[in-house]
Amino acid sequence: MLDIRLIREQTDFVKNGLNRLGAPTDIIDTILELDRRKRRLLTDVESLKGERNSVSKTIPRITDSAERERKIAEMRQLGERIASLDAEVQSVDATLQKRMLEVPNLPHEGTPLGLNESDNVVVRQIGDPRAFDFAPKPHWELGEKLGILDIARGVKISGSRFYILKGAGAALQRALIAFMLDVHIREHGYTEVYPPFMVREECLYGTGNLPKFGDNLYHDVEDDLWLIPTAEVPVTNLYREEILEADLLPIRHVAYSSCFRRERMSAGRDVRGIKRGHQFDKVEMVKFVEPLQSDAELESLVADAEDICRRLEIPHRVVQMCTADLSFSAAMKYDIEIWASRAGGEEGEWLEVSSCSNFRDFQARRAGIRYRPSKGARPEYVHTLNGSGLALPRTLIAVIENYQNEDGSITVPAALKPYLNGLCKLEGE
RNA sequence: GGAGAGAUGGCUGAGUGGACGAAAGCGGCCGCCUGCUAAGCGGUUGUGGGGGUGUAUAGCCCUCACCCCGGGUUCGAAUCCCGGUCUCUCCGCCA
Repeated sequence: MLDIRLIREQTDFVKNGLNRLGAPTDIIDTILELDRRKRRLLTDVESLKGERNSVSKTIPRITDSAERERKIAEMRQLGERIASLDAEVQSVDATLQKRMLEVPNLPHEGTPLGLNESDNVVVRQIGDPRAFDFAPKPHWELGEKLGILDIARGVKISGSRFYILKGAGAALQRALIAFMLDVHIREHGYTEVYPPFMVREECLYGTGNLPKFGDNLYHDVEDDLWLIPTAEVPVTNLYREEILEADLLPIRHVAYSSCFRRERMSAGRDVRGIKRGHQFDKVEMVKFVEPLQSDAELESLVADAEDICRRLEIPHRVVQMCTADLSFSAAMKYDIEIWASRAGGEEGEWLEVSSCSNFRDFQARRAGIRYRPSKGARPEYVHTLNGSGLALPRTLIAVIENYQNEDGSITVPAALKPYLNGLCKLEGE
């Protein structure tokens, strides 16, 4: 959510930002009008309330009973006017809030201007795709053949976009999870959190998934709980409606969770293999920082995510999103893409395994996450950031496809050996 | 799931319709005093919004709302009524 005062006082600046996103700006005019109406009503109703308060205080001291009754009747009438004005304020304010929640974050001044994803900028690439001296296979073929992946039975029990990891496949994913968590905890200074996978509605408003993207979420109507699409949601909301002491910042959390997405918008896309499922696991990093630190913290967040690719010795690249490709809540965003050899008649591809974003105060304002810059100072909104470190299925794809051997076996990356009891190779039974 | 109790400021905890944004204590901050430490003394100390005055998102002034959340009763609600959420105790069940 943007600051209403910013919208009021620097309207052109705000509209300019929305223009850069390619987002409509007429909503800003709507908001300004609602805001004006609300404040006008507020001044009116508040002066009436002031009158009622002061008169009401004198009533018990009025000894003349006729006079007393007269005042009470007067106040009763005043109360009716207040009630109707209050109702009006409430309805205007509700509309205003609704509109406010629909406005995306403004792009960071460092986010490159662009019209579509072709304007994204490849910032750096580490490592080159492996040159195979045999015909490499896609992960679904390798996985099925090794008996570590069973897509058919996944579909049988839960429907399309579900799969089973079995034996060494399940172990490999578990090893990746433990490896990632350990690196972030021990080497990068994050504190592990194990959050609920179901949250209340307000948490999704906090991160910006609602109101606009509800159709990608699973919602249990009976208990009104929502399955998380990413651990970003529960972890960011950890400190909602709190005022943190400045010396607690920066807070850096890492969380493993399953994630649940309906993928309605990508029907028919990426249906092959395990690239896009309704349920997947992810290790997520979330930061709460002082505003002046957030630019630097985004860079280190990207570096922390990249470090996983580096340690796995898989080629990857960092792509900075242009204004057209920013997510709703992000001011600046980098994607980390890992190389997957793919094949089976298809080219290899860069798979998005992490999105690292600086949301500045956008989520913090929605979720009410503040801190006190110094003793006695007025609370201010923190800046929040997050990024995957990394998404499991696509990392798994990259490991399987990049580390495949001609006989269909898969070499275990050196970094994962300690997590697989020293196992060197997956060879099937 | 059944029965009961409860939710007040950073914390403890008063307050059951009228000057209560809230006693008292603790803690915090500022100052005084004491040649250390401890104690003592005085002051101060929640959040958000609106209006005014300011170059000011600095001060200052006025004002409204907030005693878990949402409704209601009343001239007036922390206090009464209804709904919700959460916590605790006992029983039941359970990984």
